[in-house]
Amino acid sequence: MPNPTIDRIMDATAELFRRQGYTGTGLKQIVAEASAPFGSIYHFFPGGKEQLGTEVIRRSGRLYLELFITIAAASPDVVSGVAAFFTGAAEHLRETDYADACPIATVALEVASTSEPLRQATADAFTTWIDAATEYFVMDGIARTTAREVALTMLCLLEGAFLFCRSLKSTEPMHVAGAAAVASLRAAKG
Amino acid sequence: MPNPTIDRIMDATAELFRRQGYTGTGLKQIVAEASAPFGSIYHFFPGGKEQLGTEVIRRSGRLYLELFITIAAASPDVVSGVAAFFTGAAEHLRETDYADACPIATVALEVASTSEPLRQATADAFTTWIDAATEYFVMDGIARTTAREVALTMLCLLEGAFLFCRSLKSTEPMHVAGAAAVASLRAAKG
DNA sequence: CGTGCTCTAGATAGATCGCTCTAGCGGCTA
DNA sequence: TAGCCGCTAGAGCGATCTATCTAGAGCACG
Repeated sequence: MPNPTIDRIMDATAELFRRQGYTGTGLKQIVAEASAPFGSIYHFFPGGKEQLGTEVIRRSGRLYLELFITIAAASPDVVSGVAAFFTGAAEHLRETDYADACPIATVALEVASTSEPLRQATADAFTTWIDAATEYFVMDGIARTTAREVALTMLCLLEGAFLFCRSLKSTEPMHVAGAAAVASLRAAKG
Repeated sequence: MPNPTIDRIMDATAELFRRQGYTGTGLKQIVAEASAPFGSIYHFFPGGKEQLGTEVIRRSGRLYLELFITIAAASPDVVSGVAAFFTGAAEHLRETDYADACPIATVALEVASTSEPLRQATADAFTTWIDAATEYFVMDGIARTTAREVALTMLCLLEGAFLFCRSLKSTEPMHVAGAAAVASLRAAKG
């Protein structure tokens, strides 16, 4: 049975990281949000904020990958799977008043030049996404080199759209990016 | 004649924001980097860090737009202009060890849900980029609606590529994104 | 020279930061 | 029951944060 406190801490941290980033989130705020005692953070994460950060990033990366797999599995074909992922992202943005976008992009930009362990955690998470998407397209019959390019293109479009949607408080960039991702995929399928 | 101190402060702030974000940058660090007295910040920006932040964001947005215009003007046609912008971004990333990417993306993600004045400043900057790119494509004979979609697609690709390049410490995403942007533009030109 | 204004210069306040520390609760086994 | 241990609980430390405050240098103008 998983420890409930450690899960509440990681859930709260992931949500706060996604909304306000790494440096903008204090440990006091995390324990308040998680209704957990302050000491528990250093009991479960003796490495402090940096260890908590890396583990939360890796977990968020896994969970978001699972979301992608779930949507892909529920879609009849690859094109509609990609389209569904973008429209789902747009809906989720609007429902949360443009707060819930990529779970690790904000942290990734913050820490890329300031903390090597945290940067590595974000790079590992992104790599699993790129590899999974590449495999998804390869299984559809696309050559591996092309599949990787389509995967990178799709993910760049997704992350860029997240940025513009949050800043502009509009879902237009996500819808345009989704259409571009579908177009890129269709072109790759010849 | 422009005040040299205020310029040094804004230059240092812009550079630190781009590398470590808004909350990760302290006012003490800014004045140290700018070789300016601490009091000068509150003399020139009585609104404190938030006012300094909004003005730096708006200025960075202007400067980056000028960079785009410069590259576009130096290119023989629209397609090569777009391609040159992406390859230039990739080179600059590699030269700065993946530190210098988008000057406002990091801040934009951090503040989107925490400070309305700062979010508005990032939104205004992004909007000028989208409008300028749209106009650039319209002048090449693309219908306005399509031109806006291509502009948004290109900028989403650029921002997403910045994120992945910085996290992965690789220029591959930028090169792939550049190729995708060119493909999107070519498709729009029929 | 004296006055006033802009800007420099930095000490300092008050709050918050990450982190360490001790104390104690509750459930386990001996 | 006694002893141990995982975990809760939060006070408090030194450092750092933003912001305010006073003091003075430098210059323009009468």
